[in-house]
Amino acid sequence: MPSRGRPVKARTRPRSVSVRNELTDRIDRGVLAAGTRLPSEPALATELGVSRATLREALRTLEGEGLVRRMWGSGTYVAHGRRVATSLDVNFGVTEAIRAAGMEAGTVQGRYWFEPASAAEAGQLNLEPGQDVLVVERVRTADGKPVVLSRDILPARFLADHAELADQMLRRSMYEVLERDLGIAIHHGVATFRPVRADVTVARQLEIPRGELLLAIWQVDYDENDVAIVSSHEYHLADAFDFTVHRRGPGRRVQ
Amino acid sequence: MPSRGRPVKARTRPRSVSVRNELTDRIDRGVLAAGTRLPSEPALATELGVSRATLREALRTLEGEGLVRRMWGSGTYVAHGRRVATSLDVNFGVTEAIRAAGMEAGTVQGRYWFEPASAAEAGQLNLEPGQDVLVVERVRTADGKPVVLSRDILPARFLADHAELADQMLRRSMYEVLERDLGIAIHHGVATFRPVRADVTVARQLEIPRGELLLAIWQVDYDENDVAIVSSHEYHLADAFDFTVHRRGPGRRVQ
DNA sequence: ACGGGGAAAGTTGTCTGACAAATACTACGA
DNA sequence: TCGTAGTATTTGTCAGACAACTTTCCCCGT
Repeated sequence: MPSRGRPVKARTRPRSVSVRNELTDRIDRGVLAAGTRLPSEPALATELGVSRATLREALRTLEGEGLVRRMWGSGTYVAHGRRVATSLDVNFGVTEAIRAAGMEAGTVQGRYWFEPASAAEAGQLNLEPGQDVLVVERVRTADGKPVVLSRDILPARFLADHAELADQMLRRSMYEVLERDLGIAIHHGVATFRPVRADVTVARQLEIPRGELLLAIWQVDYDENDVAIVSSHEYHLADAFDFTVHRRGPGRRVQ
Repeated sequence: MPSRGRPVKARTRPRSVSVRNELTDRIDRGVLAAGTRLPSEPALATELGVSRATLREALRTLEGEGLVRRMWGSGTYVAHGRRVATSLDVNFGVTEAIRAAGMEAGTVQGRYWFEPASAAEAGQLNLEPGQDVLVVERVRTADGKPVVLSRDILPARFLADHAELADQMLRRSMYEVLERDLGIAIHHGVATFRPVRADVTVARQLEIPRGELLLAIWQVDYDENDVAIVSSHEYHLADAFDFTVHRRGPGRRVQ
C-alpha cells in the first residue's frame, strides 16, 4: 500500500504517448487521409517499433479524441475531419484560433502590471489573498482589426527570476511562453461563456460602438497535476468568429 | 485486404465497454469517491472478471474522459469531479441541462410538421433534397419561464411506422425518445454558436423584448457510425444559463 | 451467366504470463 | 533528526496465442 497523499508529478513519458503523437502528426500532415484505413495493428506496431499492446493504448486515446474509429474485425479508420479549426474544446488561446482561421494574429495596446490578487482570483488560482499576480491585458487583432480583449492573470511566483518574460507575453502566445520558457504545459481548462453587450470601456478598446454583441469567456487553465496556472477573461467580437464545440455523447449506453 | 467501402455497423459490445460502464457507475454513485485510489490493476481485473489488458482498455478510456488519472508506479486515482452539470461538451439536450441546473423542465407551444428538406438541411443530414423531414418546434421552460426556443429536424424515415412518436417528442426529451423507442443512440455532435439579438419572431415566442441577448446554437448530432441523425437550431436566453466547456489541451507536447 | 452460400483470410478483441520502470514506504545509519 | 539506500507495490511494456467478427472470394446450383 504505497500511496497516501496526493500524487505529485509524472516525469518520463510513456512510450504510448510518443506513438500517439506520431500518429496524430501523420493524420495532421495528411499522410493518413480521412476515411482511409490504417495498417493492421500488428503491422503498424512493427513499423513503429512497439508492441501491439502499446500501440493499442495509443489507438484507444486517439479514438477517445475522435481522430480514429475502430471497427471490430474490419480495421481502424481515420475519422472524417471533424477538428474544426476554431473549436473551443481543443484549441487554446486566441492566437491559435486566429491563425487557424487563416488570418494574421497581432497585438495592440498590450500592457502588464503586478498587483495583489483579489479574493476571487486567489480562490481560482489557489493563492492566499494579497499574493502578487501578473496581469497581462491585450487587444488581439486579426488581419489588423481588433477582435478580442483579453486579460490573463497568473501567480507572480511563476516568473520569479524571469520578469522579462512578461514582455514576451505581450508579443507571443502566452501558452507558448509558458511552455517554452517556463516549462509549464497547460493540460486542460474550464471555460464559461455568456453573450454580453459591450460596455463603454470595452467598446473603446475594441473600437466598436457601445452595445455591440460580444461573447464573454471566463477561463481557468490547469497543468497536468491539476494545479491552476492561468485565469483569463476574454471578450470576443461576435462577428469575428464562429465558436464550435465537439460534444461527446453521455456514453451511458445500456450494458 | 478485406475492406474497401465505408464500414457499416458494430453489433456486439466489447467487454471493455461493459467494464467502463461499471466503473463509471461506481464513480457516479460515489462508491469510488473523488481523489481515492482505485485497487491495483491486477486486483481490479480479478474482481471484475476480466484480464488486465481489457481493464486497461477501459481505464484508458476513462482517463480520456477525464474521470480518472493514472500515475506510473503510483496508482490510478479518481479525478476531482470537474463534470460541470451544464457543460456543453458532455451534456446533450436542453432537458438535461435544465434539470441539471435544479429547475423543472417543461414545454409550451410545442408543434411539429413534416416538410421536404431544404438544400442546407439535406446536406447536413445526408439526404436527397426534397426528402421528407420531421420538424419539431418547441419553447422550453425552466420553472415555467421560457428559456429556449428550439427547432429539431430529423429524417422522416426514422419514424416510418411510428408517426405517433412525434407527439412524444413534444413532451419528452428528444434524445430519450430516440434511444428508448427507436433504438437510436446519439454518440456525438458538433455545435456552433454565436451571440445574437432576438428578432421579432423569436422575441414573441420567448416572451422577451426585441433585441434581448440570446445565444444561437446550430448543432448536428451523429450516431456511433457517424450517420447524421438530428439537426437542431436553438436560441438560448443569455441570462438563463451559464455555458461551460471543458477544454482539453492540445496534447502536442514534445516527444 | 447470374446469384447465393460458405469457406477462408484478415482484423480487432481478449487472455496469459512475464519483466521493466517508476513510485512509495521502511529501515538503517550518520 | 535527517538523509539514504533498499524493498515492496504499481503501472508500463512486451510476446505469443486464441476468439470473435468482418470482408472477400470462390464454388456451386439455378
